[in-house]
Amino acid sequence: MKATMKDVAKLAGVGVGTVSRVINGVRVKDSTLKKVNQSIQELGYEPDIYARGMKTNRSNTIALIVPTIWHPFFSEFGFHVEKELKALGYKIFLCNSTGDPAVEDEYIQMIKQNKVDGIIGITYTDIDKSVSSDIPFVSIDRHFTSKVTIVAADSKQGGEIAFNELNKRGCQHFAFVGTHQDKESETKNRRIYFEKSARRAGKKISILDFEEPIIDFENQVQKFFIDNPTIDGLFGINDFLAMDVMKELEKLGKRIPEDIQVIGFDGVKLSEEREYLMTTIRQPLETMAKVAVEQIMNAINGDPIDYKTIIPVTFIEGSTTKN
Amino acid sequence: MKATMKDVAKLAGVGVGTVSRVINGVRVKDSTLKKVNQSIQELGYEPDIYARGMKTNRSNTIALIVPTIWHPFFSEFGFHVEKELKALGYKIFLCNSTGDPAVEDEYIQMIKQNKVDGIIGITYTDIDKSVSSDIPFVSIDRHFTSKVTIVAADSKQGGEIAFNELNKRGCQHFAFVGTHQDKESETKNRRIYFEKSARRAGKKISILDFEEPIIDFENQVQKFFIDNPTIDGLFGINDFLAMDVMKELEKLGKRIPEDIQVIGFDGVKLSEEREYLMTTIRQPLETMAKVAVEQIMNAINGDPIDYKTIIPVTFIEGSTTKN
DNA sequence: CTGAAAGCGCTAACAT
DNA sequence: ATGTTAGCGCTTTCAG
Repeated sequence: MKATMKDVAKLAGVGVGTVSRVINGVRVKDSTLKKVNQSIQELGYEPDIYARGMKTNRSNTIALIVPTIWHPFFSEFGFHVEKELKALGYKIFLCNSTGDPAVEDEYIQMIKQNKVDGIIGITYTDIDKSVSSDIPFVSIDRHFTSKVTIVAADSKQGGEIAFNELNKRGCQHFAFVGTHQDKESETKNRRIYFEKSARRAGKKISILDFEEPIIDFENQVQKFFIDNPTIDGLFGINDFLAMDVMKELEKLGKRIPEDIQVIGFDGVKLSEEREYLMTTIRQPLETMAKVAVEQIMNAINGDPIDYKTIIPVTFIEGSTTKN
Repeated sequence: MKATMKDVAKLAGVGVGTVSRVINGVRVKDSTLKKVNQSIQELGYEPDIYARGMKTNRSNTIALIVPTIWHPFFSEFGFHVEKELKALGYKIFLCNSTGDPAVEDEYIQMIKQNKVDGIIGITYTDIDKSVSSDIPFVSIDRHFTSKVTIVAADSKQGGEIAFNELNKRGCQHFAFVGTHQDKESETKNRRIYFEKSARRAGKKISILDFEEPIIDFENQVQKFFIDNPTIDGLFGINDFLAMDVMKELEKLGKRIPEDIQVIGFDGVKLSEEREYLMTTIRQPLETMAKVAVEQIMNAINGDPIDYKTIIPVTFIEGSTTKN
């Protein structure tokens, strides 16, 4: 049978309150501290966090909601979030929403029933409607109408950098390839400010912005580049899409970076020790995770929070641009 | 204030026991069922899983321990495990051990304190010593001395297939590049049976098996291929290592698959909808996840379990072999 | 079929 | 500084 606080108290010859104090680091007399600790050792006592939760109404658990942990962008983010939270003594429920609102609702219900202290989520549905306003929620990238805290990489800056770096490398005809949904998200600024920068510089620019879900990707991409044969600088809304486009470019006999230079977005790596896949704008996922955790902690503790944190991105030079 | 079972009982004019029965799907009179459900609706009542856990000593939570969720092999596995578990009403604690025994111990402690019902783990330390024998543990790939359940892909078959496929494609001088630790793991069979198959067929074979951690990888790989210039068929212990070797091969001016054909292991994909990176032996991660979950459920429910399940692998043809 | 009541192991308020 | 005690919200006998 597992030892309880009562057992420890009896063995140490003290009251349960004193054991509780020891467990929670409240000052007690040195001699009693010694006695209690010894009894804890002797019995192999482990506190029951559920019982504690009953009293405190806290679980020290955060739910991490991502579309799919399989994708390296989310798995890297998840890795960092878990690391930060663990250091603070928090556990993390992994939730793969698959972008399905019904699934998200199930998770929300689970969260309500399990005393989950807060949510860190990357989601593009109107999840804010189901999550009651009293549970702290930090959203990545996506804006919500209500007062949900948002943390995001600086997509505006990213779009501008992408243009500048391509421009610096001699590109004359710029292109953007992306995808979007109707939701308000920081992501959109990648296209907007890339385009703005090009126009401001008086450069030619062509846009291929898919509405999700994408249909007939191959043909549309090929047609786009056949219709615009002078394109020599491409900015993709994320690394994977940029890679998919490059594959089509290859089929068209275009060489990279000789004929077309390509910059992606995200700075995805396939694991901590691997390299970036291409020239890209890196999202500072580790910092974003840190800030997200910081904000959720502030919210949990009733401290003031920043409703919006935008974090600078960095340019990563790879093999898909010249120089 | 959140509604409790008592509130529901009062509103419905029944006892709390009856509400509990309704929640748990125990038969009650139709008329009372209706009353209770209506009160639940009206109050927006959500059961408190912690309170339930206090009584039942169950949390419906499983801990998933992986070295790092960042790596696509583990993140794909985690994705599938979470999906299976969710369908059964289980939650999942994400644990990144980073391969550090000290970190694993912290997780074990957390697990003991949080009524975690079982562990699914990919770990190469002697974790079995810390985890008390009464908590169900399913291990992936790694053998333990004690009676821990193990689920693994068929590395023996994988090694044989790798040889056969390279042989079929005309290779004459075979090579294996891998890494290993001293722990007993299914993984080792990849080398053993690849080598065995080659010897049995009377083919020349060279082995480069690194002890972890790897030092001076580049030089050692280059030296290996310079010393063995006739190698024309390579089997890598996993996809990423195979890719790293290919990079060195490129530096040596070797073309793939023209000069050297390469087969990896794992069948890593960067997300559900993406393609395999190379010719490879795919581990059936989805099936492995299913079996792992099945076994853990059996263990939790006290049903008989299989102490060892080896699951067939499949050959995936990619661009790093001829044909 | 259902109400009443006894805890599960802990924390926190109240005494001393 | 520390012992005592009242619950937290639920499940589960035990009666009826």
